[in-house]
Amino acid sequence: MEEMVIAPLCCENHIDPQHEAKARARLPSEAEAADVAAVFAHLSDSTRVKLLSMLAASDLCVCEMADLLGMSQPAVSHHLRILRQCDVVGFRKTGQRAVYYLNENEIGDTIRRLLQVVIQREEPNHA
Amino acid sequence: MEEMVIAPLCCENHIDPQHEAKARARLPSEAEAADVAAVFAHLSDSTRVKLLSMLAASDLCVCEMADLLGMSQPAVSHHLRILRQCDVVGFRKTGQRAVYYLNENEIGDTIRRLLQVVIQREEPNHA
DNA sequence: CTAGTATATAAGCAATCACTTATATAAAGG
DNA sequence: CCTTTATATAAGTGATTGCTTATATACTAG
Repeated sequence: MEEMVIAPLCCENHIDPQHEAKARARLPSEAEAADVAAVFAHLSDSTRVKLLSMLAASDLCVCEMADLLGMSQPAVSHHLRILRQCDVVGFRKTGQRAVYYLNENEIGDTIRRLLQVVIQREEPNHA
Repeated sequence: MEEMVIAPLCCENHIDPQHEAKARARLPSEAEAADVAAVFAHLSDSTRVKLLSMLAASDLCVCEMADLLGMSQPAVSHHLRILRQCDVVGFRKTGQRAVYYLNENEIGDTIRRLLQVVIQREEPNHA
């Protein structure tokens, strides 16, 4: 008897059509939003924030990172594998070691810029 | 009994002590890293990227967002509650509606800057 | 009042995640 | 060869997450 109305009724009478037009113009597609979200996801974990902050300053081998973070080696390798698969970091083998670095590509540069936005500069009064 | 040695041996003979010093200087504390990670977590989901991108352009009521995103109202409310609890967004009641906005505070400004970084990096690929 | 609309909350579920322990691979040295 | 070291991978686990359906609350109109 009654028909199913999908569209919410409130949107038939907008508060301000101009506002909705502006919002729609800024609405990313699912693919674009997913790409953006993936970049932020790399920095959405405190361990990866530490890893990428350090790698932004210097290349490091796995055991150095595990030592500096006080974490197990497999845990660090776990995160590095994720970042490797997304082309955020790369590594070179020197002897038994794997020296990781933040890639010099678009996503690496984006990570650097994002960290600059949120990382607070530390005061120089620390000796 | 022999004692357990936690520190990896490889770190007793660093590749380059200067590199490790630079990395240690950039290593955030757990609290700092967790705070930074929390900010990025807000943008680590495609739905929230869309929501915050639109809210950065215009205030919107819940049903407008649900309509523009093609999502259920509870799903949108779910994300808005998370963002509200972290002081990223706020809302005002006008009649039956709840009009949400991106807060004019430090975290809101940070979100705006972060979105600018990734939006301008996304453009050239889809030319 | 009652009915309808807009939003919030609750409970539950499937998927993902970060980390663990255990093991595998690979390089270097005896 | 065998052992040690550095790293990678596998399997399992507890916690979290994004969304669903169902329900509760609050406002408005008649």
